[in-house]
Amino acid sequence: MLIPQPQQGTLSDIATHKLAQSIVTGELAQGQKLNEAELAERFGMGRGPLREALRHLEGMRLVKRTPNAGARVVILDRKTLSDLYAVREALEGMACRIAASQMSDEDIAQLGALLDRHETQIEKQGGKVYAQSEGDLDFHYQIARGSRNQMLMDLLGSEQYQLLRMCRYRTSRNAERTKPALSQHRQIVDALANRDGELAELLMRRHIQGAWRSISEMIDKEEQAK
Amino acid sequence: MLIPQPQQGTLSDIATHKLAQSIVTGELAQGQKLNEAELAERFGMGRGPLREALRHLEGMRLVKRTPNAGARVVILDRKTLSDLYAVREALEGMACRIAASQMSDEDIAQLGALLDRHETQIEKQGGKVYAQSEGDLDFHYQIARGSRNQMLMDLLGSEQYQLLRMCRYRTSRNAERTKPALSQHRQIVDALANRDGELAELLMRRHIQGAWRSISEMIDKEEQAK
DNA sequence: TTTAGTCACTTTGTCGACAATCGGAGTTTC
DNA sequence: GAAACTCCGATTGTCGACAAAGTGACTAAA
Repeated sequence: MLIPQPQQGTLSDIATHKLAQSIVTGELAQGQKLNEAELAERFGMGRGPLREALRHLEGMRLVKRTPNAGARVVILDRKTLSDLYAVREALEGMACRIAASQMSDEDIAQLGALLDRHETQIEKQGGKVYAQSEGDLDFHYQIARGSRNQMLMDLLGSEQYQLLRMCRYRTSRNAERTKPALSQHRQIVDALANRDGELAELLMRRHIQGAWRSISEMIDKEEQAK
Repeated sequence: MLIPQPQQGTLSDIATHKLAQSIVTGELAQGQKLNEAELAERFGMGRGPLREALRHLEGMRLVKRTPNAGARVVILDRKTLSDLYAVREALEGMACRIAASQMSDEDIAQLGALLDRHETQIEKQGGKVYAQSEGDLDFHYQIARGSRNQMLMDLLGSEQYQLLRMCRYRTSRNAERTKPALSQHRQIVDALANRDGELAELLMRRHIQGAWRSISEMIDKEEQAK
């Protein structure tokens, strides 16, 4: 669902998807040079479609191109992530506010059920946080969908925010935040159920601010370590 | 400044720029089919660079592609514009809040000077609203820059928001809104000067909501007319 | 030893041609 | 007369090859 199309459409789309996946999961290291000919051969296609895919990825901010010097995987430094979380706070807050008036009762109930699944998942396997992480993204994406705002959905969901997934893969081991995060999610769903858009926005913004603090501390530790 | 690069770099970049300009100004009508071969010849280049440009424009949401059926200029319907203004409200509000703490005193002074220039411009020529319209964009972009958030700048400025310029070209004749808009701009600059981020955000959000109401009414009239 | 210059190689940018797919006109059949 | 089928033209998707720009190593001089 978060991964657009598995393996259909034009070669360019396939390449876009495969590269995005490789970048997000860290298979392609940050800052790594992307050689057109090499990648084209690995994917079994010509350089034309691959170049189009790189352009597409550039639009997603997953790669950075410089004329006559090729493409490199973006580098998620502290500043970039900080900027990302500020944008998230604004967009997801807005999504929450609108969703409170736009989602159907059934939508909200399903959101609650999603959280139930997360809860059992967390209790069963404290270690495998990855699932929660992707599940968490799912929660946020469902709210974006709830806003019925196609642009918000594009920005938060399928297209732009692969960066966020990339960040998650890097810092997915903060298991201690899964429980407060789930609790915050529940609060948000409650606010949505009460049709209180302002509160839902406030809670979402706090939730994202908290997530950023957590990530920020982790980066500090990493930088301290080396 | 709002138009990335005039005529340098790769052919693909040139094509991107020219097409974006043509779409924004309405030279290419909404929903118009974009024939690759024809455009390539008109720009004096092969189809390769042009296809890359179309991919880029797709990322900017200026064109919509469907596999095996080519690209068409996007259609700015009421829903799309409504979505756009909601996103703007969230992003520019956030930009304002951050800018209040990040802009230098000099930056803010320059922003005030920009408004002075707008004022004299409006008084001189009530008719030529276009200049104000682009100038207004400039005001908003300067605040995005003031946030020192590269992602906000990208989203609001150079890249994504060509859609907004497109909208302006369509509905640039609401001269009656230039004066209240300028007054609202002044209020925002005052809030920034006082380093009151919360107020600046509030004012900006209201300003954008007001702009949307104005545009929305205009669309209503248009639809009524036909 | 360091630095400047040159040269060859690698990689990107671009083009033209071929294959696959889609839309529509014309024809056939019920 | 209307619906479905077929075929043809047009357009998109893809590939291989060539030209241009950048990168790095090697040589030679200070």
